[in-house]
Amino acid sequence: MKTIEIKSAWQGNSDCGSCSIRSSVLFAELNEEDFAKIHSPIDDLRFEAGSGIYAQGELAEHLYTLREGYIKLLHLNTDGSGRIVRLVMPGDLFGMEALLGESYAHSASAISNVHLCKIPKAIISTLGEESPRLHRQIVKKWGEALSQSESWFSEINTGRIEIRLARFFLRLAKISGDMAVAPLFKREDMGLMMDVKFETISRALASMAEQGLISNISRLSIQIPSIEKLRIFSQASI
Amino acid sequence: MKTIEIKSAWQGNSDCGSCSIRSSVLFAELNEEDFAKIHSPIDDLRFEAGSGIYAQGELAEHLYTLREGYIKLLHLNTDGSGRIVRLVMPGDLFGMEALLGESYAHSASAISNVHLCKIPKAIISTLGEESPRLHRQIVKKWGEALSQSESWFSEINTGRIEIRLARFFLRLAKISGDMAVAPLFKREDMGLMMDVKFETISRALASMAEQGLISNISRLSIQIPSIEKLRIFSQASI
DNA sequence: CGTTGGTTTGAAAGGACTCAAGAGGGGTGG
DNA sequence: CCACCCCTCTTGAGTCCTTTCAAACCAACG
Repeated sequence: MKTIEIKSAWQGNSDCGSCSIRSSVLFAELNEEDFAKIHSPIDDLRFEAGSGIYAQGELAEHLYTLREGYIKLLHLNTDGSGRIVRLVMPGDLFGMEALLGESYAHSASAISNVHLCKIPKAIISTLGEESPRLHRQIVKKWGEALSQSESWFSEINTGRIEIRLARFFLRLAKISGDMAVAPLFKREDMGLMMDVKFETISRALASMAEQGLISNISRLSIQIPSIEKLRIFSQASI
Repeated sequence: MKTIEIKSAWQGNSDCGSCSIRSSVLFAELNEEDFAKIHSPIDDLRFEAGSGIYAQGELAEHLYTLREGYIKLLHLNTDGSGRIVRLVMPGDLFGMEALLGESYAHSASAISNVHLCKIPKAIISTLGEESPRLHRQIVKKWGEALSQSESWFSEINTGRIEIRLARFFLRLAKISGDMAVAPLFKREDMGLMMDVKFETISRALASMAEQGLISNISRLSIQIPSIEKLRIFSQASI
């Protein structure tokens, strides 16, 4: 687990102010005056696939913005079973429990190489009360997290597994030229996202490939020959 | 659907200020000064079981605090399938999409007779930016909603249906004397909560009764002879 | 007393799980 | 650079759980 730290408060024109994805993240609406209020350092970190970012139950001292890669949020039940409750994508905020002074409700780990910003909770909780702009942004991000969680729940966890996989792909697909490509994760993780065993994921992928819905199954991605075809399949009510 | 409206801004000692469940809801930390800033009326409403409060896609103009009863939040997918993404319980806030100036992400309907407060979004969005106390409270409520949604997701939707039902009962049980009682809803609704068909719910209830885990199954509730026994059952990893 | 909406129960079919074996890929050490 | 190992993924066969389609049941209500 190698980490490259770049400590960075708002200084003239650097970091957050010039962040390439700032428009989509927490500080989108902040102006220079707001940045001036940030004193604690915001770390810019990289993690390798498989690394844990934080663990369920830990006191939440930081919240995070994901810049690149994917992160899974795994909620463990008392009986040892667990579910991946959210798949964090670039631009998303996670670990917001920090704002409530609570401990993390799930553990976060990288499922690809990731690049993220680690923000001390103090920055947000004080700044949030002084800056209406940040306040709005926090509430908005929180709302997005909830709505992502709910639609994830509803779409990725309803119906036959092939249908769920289809919806999953449509949601994550990136168009590149003529074909679309969707990422794949460890079958075990995908099983935890959709509440099936990993063998079932494997079989469903094979079956979907046979039907021509997806192609070029590899460890980390699939191709979608026809988005339209996959969409129709995902909506087949029977 | 009968509704009794009581318009009420903060006036001396009435309404919100003296609300019996205020400590657990949105205005918990507000003081008199904050209440003075509330001008739009907050309606106090009752709905019969089965009534719709708002529909998915509608522009969100109000948020709601539930005082009594249960409300289901149903998220519809494009293909017509749906899931109950959250079960709102007394003290919970719902319809917070209003704060984001968005439309509702799911529809809300009463699954028992309910008593709730309907709060115009303007109150919160303006007041929220002026009052750090309310800001904190909003963020907190939002966090609770997310965490409820996630643990719901993880606990009520993982494993065999009987296990899920057990966790569901443990979560909703109310101790009354020697026995605990847990509410039941329409089998159809319970199926939508747990992603099974209503017949499966019915069968699972019967089977759990045979095993002595629950008793006195009626349309609207069950009794739990031994919480401890049910807890052990719910954690049986095999 | 028949209708109606909701619930229970049955039997057969289908999907997912379990256990198990085999294949593929990447990394390590010789 | 190759052989080997380990981890992950795939595939198979039988079992178990859930669904489907039906029919019966029940309580509330007109």
